[in-house]
Amino acid sequence: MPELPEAERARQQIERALGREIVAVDDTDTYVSRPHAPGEIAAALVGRKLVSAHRRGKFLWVETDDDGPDLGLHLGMAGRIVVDEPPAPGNWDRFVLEFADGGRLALRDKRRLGRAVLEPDYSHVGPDAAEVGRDEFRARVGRGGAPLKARLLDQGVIAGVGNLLADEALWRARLSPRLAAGSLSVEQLDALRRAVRAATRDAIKLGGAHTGRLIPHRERGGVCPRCGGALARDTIGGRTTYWCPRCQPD
DNA sequence: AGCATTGTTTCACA
DNA sequence: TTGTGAAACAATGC
Repeated sequence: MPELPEAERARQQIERALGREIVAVDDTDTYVSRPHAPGEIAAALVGRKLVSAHRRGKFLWVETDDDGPDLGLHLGMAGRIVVDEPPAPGNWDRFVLEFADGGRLALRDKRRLGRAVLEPDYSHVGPDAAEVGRDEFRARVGRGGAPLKARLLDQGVIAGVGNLLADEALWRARLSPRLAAGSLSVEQLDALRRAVRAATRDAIKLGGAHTGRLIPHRERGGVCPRCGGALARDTIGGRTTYWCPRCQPD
């Protein structure tokens, strides 16, 4: 599920858990909590409270009281944050905080590509895709020989755009995912920035990256919801990509 | 059975 | 050294 809109929803869920005393931590999934040993995160957090929840792109972090460590969270490919819900079957709650009031916060993740880590290093993460300014977008996205789609997916360039949001934004901006990022005009880059921001805002409002206009048509045999032409499908930037060759010519 | 998956990191190679 | 692309990671669903 998770792209920027889902991560923002997760951040809002974390805010419901602020100010409560942590009485227990389940950090026994050594893959999700790598490189920490079991009990390490627990020892650092028990007795503390979460005080604020932050996000850049898909990367989340939570500040703790006094001089406590930050807790970094990432939803991976299939994770979400649930607060005050009973435990999921099948050990899908890969990382859990239990609070003094009986409530709990869990990283619920059918796969195990989510992440919980102390003092996360997000220094390599670019500016948030929903906040990035015009000049910064031009400078960061509009360079390099990689395909535009790959550039958008690079979280170090701008953060938060995933596979679905990238296809949606490129379709809205009428730009081919195959164009070399460095070959775009400033007008094209500005149009792309508007499309990224609008697609992101709409997705947050409507409930997720899967709510985009193009998304229901991202399947074999799908047609462009704008012109009705057959969509193209290929692997670009390592991900399956759908686009309209007529609306988004190379 | 085989393949794809809304993500990130690491590694090989130019 | 820098940039790019493929593979690995884990588990599930079609």
